[in-house]
Amino acid sequence: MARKKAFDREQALLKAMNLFWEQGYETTSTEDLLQAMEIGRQSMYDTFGDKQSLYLEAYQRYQAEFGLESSDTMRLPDSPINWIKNSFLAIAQKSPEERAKGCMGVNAVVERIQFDPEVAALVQAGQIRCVAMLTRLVKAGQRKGEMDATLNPQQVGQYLLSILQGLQISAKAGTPPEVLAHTVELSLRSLEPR
Amino acid sequence: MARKKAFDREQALLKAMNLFWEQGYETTSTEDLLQAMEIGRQSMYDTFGDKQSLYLEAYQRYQAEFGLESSDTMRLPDSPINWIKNSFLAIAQKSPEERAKGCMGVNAVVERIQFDPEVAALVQAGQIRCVAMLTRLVKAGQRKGEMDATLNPQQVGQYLLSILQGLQISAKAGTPPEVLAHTVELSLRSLEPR
DNA sequence: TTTATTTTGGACTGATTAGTCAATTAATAT
DNA sequence: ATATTAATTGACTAATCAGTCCAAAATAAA
Repeated sequence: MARKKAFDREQALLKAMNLFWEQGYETTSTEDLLQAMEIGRQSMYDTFGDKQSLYLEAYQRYQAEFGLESSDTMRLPDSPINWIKNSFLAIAQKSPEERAKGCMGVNAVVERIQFDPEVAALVQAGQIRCVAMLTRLVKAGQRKGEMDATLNPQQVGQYLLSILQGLQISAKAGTPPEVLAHTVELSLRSLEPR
Repeated sequence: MARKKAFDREQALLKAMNLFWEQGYETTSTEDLLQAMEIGRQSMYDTFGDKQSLYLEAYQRYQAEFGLESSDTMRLPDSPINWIKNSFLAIAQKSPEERAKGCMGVNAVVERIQFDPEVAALVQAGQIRCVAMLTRLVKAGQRKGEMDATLNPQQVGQYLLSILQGLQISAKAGTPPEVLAHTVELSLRSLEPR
């Protein structure tokens, strides 16, 4: 009946996500987006609504793809403490360019949470999932005797999320990998059995 | 010889600082600034240069007034560990409005560091002073036997800065004070002697 | 091929942006 | 008092912003 889209919606969305992630919301113009997505203006508005909607969708895609919460239903690792440690170290060891992008969630907290209630809701939901995931790991770690079993797993989950966010800011601010590695080390000392 | 300024430069700068702190750089228009500062457009440009210069000066004022590094030469507290703990808890216990503003330094990392080399330099300098200050406290705490003396003070200083940044993000994201208090508690467990 | 329907590209809009200009006002040193 | 110099005011500019309109192009079903 009608013409097919000449572009791949998925691919365009990922391009938009990366641009928002890299540059932030306000500093990314619709023109920038069109260039990165390699589509026309009308196609963008037809397909994604407006700039805000596109950002929301991009951020949701980020959560699903890059958020720690994505591994929600994953099978528990053999050593939860090492899994956490390696996940945290992975942030420290990213390329300088990747580290400069930071975490899109943290970026959203700083630049969008107060201006967009929908972003605020997505952030909160993401953090809840993230804490749940970490809490699950902590419980497992405690069962295995890797972590202090007297600690409240939920509180530790929250703590680990905070650590993660601090790491993301430090990484974005340019703190070198070795320094961040020591920070990770110290962060996890709190969990050790004694 | 000539007319005097009809406004107080210092007061105007503080107003600008608060607006940038609250709203961020991009989302604060020069018009917004003029209204908050209660001065005319030309007065603003004559006195502060342009928007970017005004922001830089506002951020420096923030560092001097609110940054942890401001207490650079302060006398060491009787109990360094408690001093740190209370400083961290103070963030958790701020009013919701204050918590929503976050830390202007963290905000600057997310929204300005990649676009303004001068901001980047100020951020780095501030972090170095902040870590130095924390390191000093850690050394003192170790001397007093409050903290594990086998730890590298510099690394702990870096760690504490990261914690601080994570707290600021969590606070801004709306994590309630009691939850943040537990996070502070856990953060400092790493430093305990054993 | 024709018709129906959608995508597409480019011109366009009104609002807002940061920053400038110039005329007016006012205070101080002489 | 007057000349000098700076502060203030409001109108103005050129650029950019997000978003719209519309005609042309393209494709699938008839």
